[in-house]
Amino acid sequence: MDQKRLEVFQQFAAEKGLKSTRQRDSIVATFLKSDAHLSVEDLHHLVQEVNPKIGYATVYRTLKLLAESGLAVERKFDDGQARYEHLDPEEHHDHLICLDCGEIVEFEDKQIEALQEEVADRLGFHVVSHNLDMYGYCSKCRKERG
Amino acid sequence: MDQKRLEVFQQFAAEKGLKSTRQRDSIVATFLKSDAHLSVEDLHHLVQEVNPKIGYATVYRTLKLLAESGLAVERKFDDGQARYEHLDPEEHHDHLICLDCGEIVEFEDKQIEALQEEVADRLGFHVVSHNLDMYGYCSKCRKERG
DNA sequence: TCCCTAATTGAAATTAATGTTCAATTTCAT
DNA sequence: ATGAAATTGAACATTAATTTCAATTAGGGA
Ligand SMILES: [Mn+2]
Ligand SMILES: [Mn+2]
Ligand SMILES: [Zn+2]
Ligand SMILES: [Zn+2]
Repeated sequence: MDQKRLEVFQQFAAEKGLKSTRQRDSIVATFLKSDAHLSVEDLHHLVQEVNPKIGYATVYRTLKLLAESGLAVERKFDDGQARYEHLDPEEHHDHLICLDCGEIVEFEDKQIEALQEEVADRLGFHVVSHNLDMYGYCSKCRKERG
Repeated sequence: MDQKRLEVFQQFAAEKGLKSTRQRDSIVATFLKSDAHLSVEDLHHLVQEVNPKIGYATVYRTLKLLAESGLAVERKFDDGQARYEHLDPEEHHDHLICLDCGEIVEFEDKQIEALQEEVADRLGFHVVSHNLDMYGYCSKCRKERG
């Protein structure tokens, strides 16, 4: 539920001495309603449907705050643009990206994760984070084209 | 051996109607001698030790050619900067990156690769490429610090 | 060898995304 | 209501990638 996440943000904002503004509240609400991988520009567009006056910089800053609060995480796929999605500290997932339609499919594979740890151990690394991004063609695009 | 790779580049250059210049030859030779993950800037610095007149743009363009020829591949880790390394079409490897000293360790795990394919199949994807980047602390840095 | 054309070079300009500044405005505790 | 502190957004700055373009160079043919 969004409500829970909204409270997390409000708690975070209170601790940080942030004030409540229509702009930021609107940006946060829009982000929390989405379940996509949004670029700053994407979110800016969504938010402007509600309030066309909201500036890009405010969206940018709010996404940083959302990331800082633990509610959002920044992802970078091969197009180089930063994208933000909801972060669930309990869960982890990686991504499959369609090179044709851009669809992003999430997956989690405990066995892969375990093997990653093994490899890292063997090489003396203590792993903090990882990205496993796979690029290819989704079933829909494969049917429609070649 | 470099010689083989140099011939591959010369073959590629001939087919493309590229002329031979000291600058490009020097850049190619320097890249082929290296076994690192070089940013454009890194290679520019290396090359300038030989010929300080060589411009950034030429290094940039030559790396694109090396990639096009199949001798180099561009990598992007979390710092966002493009890095180039030798590409061996027979081999594939992924990376462990030390967050402290920046060391990059390569690994290959057939089992992980197989599981990746399984996951993608299950989700209807035909995978073309992937990146598995792990970030953490190498053994040396863990001993030296915490 | 000389010529000519196409390729090359490198400084400077452009792009595209991220990040920062600052004057004007808004919030909110008092 | 007051005023200090936070916020906003347009404009500016930065960064790495990429392109432009005038001057130079390479190399095939006369
Ligand atoms: Mn995701
Ligand atoms: Mn590598
Ligand atoms: Zn698709
Ligand atoms: Zn290290």
